[in-house]
Amino acid sequence: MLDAMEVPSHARQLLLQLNTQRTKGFLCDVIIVVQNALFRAHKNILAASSAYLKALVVHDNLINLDHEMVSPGVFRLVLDFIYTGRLGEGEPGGEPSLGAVLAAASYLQVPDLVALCKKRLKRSGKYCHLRGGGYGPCGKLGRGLRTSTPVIQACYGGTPRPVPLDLPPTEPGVPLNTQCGELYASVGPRHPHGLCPPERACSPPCGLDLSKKSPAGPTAPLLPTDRLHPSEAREPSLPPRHDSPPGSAALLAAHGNAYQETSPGGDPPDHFRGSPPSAEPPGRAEGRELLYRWMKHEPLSSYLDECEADKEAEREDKGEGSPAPAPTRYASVESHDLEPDPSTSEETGSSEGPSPTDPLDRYCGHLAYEPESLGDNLYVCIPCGKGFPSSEQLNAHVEAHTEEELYHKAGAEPPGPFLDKSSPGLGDILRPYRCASCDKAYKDPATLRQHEKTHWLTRPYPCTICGKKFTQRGTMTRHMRSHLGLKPFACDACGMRFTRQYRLTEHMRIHSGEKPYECQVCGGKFAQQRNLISHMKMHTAGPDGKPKLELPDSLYAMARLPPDQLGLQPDKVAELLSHTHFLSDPKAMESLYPLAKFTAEHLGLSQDKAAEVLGQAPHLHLDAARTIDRYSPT
DNA sequence: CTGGGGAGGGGGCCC
DNA sequence: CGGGCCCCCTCCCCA
Repeated sequence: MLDAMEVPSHARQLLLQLNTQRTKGFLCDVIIVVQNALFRAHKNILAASSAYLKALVVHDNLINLDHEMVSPGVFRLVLDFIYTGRLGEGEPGGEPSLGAVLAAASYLQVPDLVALCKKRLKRSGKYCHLRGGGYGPCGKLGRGLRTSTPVIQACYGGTPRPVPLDLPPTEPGVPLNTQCGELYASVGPRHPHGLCPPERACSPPCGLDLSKKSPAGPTAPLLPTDRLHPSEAREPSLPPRHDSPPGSAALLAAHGNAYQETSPGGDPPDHFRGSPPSAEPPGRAEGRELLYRWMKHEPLSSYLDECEADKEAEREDKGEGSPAPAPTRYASVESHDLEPDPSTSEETGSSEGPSPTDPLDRYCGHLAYEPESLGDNLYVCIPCGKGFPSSEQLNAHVEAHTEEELYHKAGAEPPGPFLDKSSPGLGDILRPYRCASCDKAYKDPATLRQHEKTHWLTRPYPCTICGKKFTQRGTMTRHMRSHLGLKPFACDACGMRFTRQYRLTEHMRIHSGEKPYECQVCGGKFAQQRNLISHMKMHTAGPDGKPKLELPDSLYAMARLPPDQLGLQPDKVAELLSHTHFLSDPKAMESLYPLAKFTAEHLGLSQDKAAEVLGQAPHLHLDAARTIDRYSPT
């Protein structure tokens, strides 16, 4: 038996390692959004330290804290404490008050930190009993403390309400000042209500690439960057849907998006009356902007420069002296410098760069956790030595490597025009780039490359929020939009908002009454093609779910369709027509039923190229029609 | 209760 | 990279 032995410093060393990893973003698996600051951390550590955070990280990789309860500056201290067991020495005038830290620690349910704060407050004589048996620090403690649940709680019923450890609810007050006013500068110029604070320099909105301008007119400002006075601000309301994923709901709620409770009086939500969405709390748009850029790996420097420029303008407006030099360390964010930048480690307390009290530094410094900006490329490609901040990116890179090298080393041609040497048909000329794996052909090599990614085992574009991987970056960013609750496309008629233009187009048919999709079997009309498809399934499936053999009739009907009424997916039609040689071959007639079964699955689809194909092959569908006619039920 | 239609939303994929 | 379309899943409503 081994005697029990212990290395006394083990726990300390472990924590040190974890904190170092956190500062590098290494193995961080959760993002905490606090207003306009992003923090990366490890779920395990958070869960071990805070019952409240534990409940949140179980559900999501991105959690959003109510900045009225916890300011970014305070959360930084809380996170530091969690990872170090130490509470930073407050800097006069700069650091959040101990009371605010206590409030946050209580809110987040970090008992050790609560105890530590209380101890310090008592020592300094600032801690006093409050009514109701609770304790609270005098002075700033109660500021902004309220009983509201954090925004993220709205997302899933199972999340426990934060139970303040020993703080009684206090009156709603001014939200915790998170110094975010320093970042207000970059607000959109669109203030249709004239509510943009005049002292704010309203620069154009920074490029929110994940969002789109709604084509639907003034009722649809993309993000509610329009500032309303807080007293006038109303949360936009849509009937809450409960099928949104937690993360999505969290963000929707957190961003003041349209997923709030409906107005108590049952009135139609504002946007159903066509009024513009109301403002989100100041600072949220900026935080979101940073979030977008951070997620998109966009350079933050430009945004920060804009912020700084706006601040500068503000200072000039106020007749203040020359502005402090813009933070320079962010300039490196934009470069692809792979050298680790030690100043980006917030724990280093580096004296370089802006002072820790610089709000930009204070908040955006968290963004510097972003691996690319950190330059901490821990995942190195062995063949070329290039570093990457995440295994996913390395994987994608390696994948590209092997693809290129495959072509080169094998001496094979890179994917190029594929011409059937025997007989280049029309298809080969129109679509000369053919996939080696599945024989699909494309018009240009880029599309072929894009398609070939669908055969890769590794999907190169992971969502930085939930980790889901995609073969196309565009799909990933679109997916991100759903996380962020971005619905840039608004309906002029009812205010309903959509994530995609196509959805809006579809939706508009509800208002216009247009039903362009017609069932050729029963004449039923549909506004949405997908509903025609599901309708057709009803026709083709018997009560037991098996095909009714009604299909040849349907197929015949289809063959007689004018091109613009056809509802077939192009490649399915092509495939179908490629089978129609059966129909002119009496010996193949017995194959008709399988064909019918085959087409059963694909009937009722849409549109254009199907017509095109049919138009190019009239003899085929004439043959098909004749043959099918013979087998149609009378 | 069930089937069918209407509609919102997400992912895949091609242009 | 964005737009557009297709396919699928899902929910809700109603007969």
